[in-house]
Amino acid sequence: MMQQALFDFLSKYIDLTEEEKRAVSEMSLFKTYPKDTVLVRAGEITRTSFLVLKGCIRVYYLIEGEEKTTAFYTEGDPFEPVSTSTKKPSEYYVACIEDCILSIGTPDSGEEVFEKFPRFNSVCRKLSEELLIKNQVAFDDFKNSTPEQRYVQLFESRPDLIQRVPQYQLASYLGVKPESLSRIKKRLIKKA
Amino acid sequence: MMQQALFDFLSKYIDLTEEEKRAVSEMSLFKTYPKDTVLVRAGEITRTSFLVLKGCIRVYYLIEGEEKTTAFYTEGDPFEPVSTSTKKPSEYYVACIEDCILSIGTPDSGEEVFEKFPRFNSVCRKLSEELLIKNQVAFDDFKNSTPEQRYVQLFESRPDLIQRVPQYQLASYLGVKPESLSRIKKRLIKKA
DNA sequence: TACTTTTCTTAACTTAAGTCAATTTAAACG
DNA sequence: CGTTTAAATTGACTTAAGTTAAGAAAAGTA
Repeated sequence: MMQQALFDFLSKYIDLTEEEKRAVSEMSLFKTYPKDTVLVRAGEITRTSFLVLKGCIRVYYLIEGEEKTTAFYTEGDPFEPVSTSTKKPSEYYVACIEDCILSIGTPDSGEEVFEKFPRFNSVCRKLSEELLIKNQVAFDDFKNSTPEQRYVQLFESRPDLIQRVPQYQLASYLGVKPESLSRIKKRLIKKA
Repeated sequence: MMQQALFDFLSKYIDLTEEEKRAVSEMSLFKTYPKDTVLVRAGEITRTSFLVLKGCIRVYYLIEGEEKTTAFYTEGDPFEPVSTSTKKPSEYYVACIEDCILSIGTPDSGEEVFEKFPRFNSVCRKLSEELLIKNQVAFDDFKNSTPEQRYVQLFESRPDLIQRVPQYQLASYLGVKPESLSRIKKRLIKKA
């Protein structure tokens, strides 16, 4: 069933032949991690990419002793750490904030597939383009709105996150301190 | 010489054969635009991508009568409006803030190239991946810093922008109002 | 050059976020 | 189930950004 989740993901970008499915199956690797597992440490060079099948992972920086969370990835989200692409030490940490099931990819297995199945180049091209657009739009939205607006938008677009993520992590994700997020929530309750 | 600039750009991702160069030459299109030309209007569906050879273009939203600038592209920067990818009406405007020379691409010419030269798939894959990483890092940096820090960082990383871009456009790019940017500059001068 | 328009700066005031510290609430664990 | 630890809230105060309006500086134009 984990295989199926991986195929479902890929089917958004390509219709796999049976042969291709077999190849993907052979080299696909699934792992489960308990909550609070650190997948990537700052300073390390990573060689893996992730597809979240179950659970939630987050990206955070450690700046002057403070955690600054910048991203969350949940079911269906692919995530390649910057370090995996650049082959340079990671600037950030990546950790499971819940028990997770992840599909793991390595650059090696990637190259292998590209050679055997050149079609996969266009899959990754489309995927990258799509992720780039999402990120650009998210960045623009962030700049164009206040912390309060960001919270409301998050509430509308990813309500699950607000439930499953500790607020002090949400706070930096929204660009404020935990105390401020607390006040923002209070303000909103009073308005409603 | 504009051809050369385009080849220089492509050479970062692939070594072109003579045949490929000829094909690129044939379908490449260069245009010059005077300052203040609006390239994309909100609401329009775009069918073009740009490579800035000379000048500077900016992306801005019109929100409650106010311009919110979110991006600048200068010499050597490729830029594909979200609308060109999604085929949906653009949320933002794109305009030349200086006289510009641009290399113009259309999705049609893109598809054509991909068919004739499948190698170009991997070029675009690498390009998208690189742009995605840049954007992610920029977004993270933005969240992790104050407006003042952002200004200092911009001063260090793209000092030309501060010269060539009107400050009221820089302000929203940095996530503040023009008056605040003015104060930030004054604070920094006093510190130094 | 003189005039117009746009951009930038300054000031006074308001609002909201940052900071520090204390307290309450909730979660984790033996 | 009580105890310990972590997370969230609240209050008092500081700092910086938003707002509004006026004036100075710069850029563009006749």
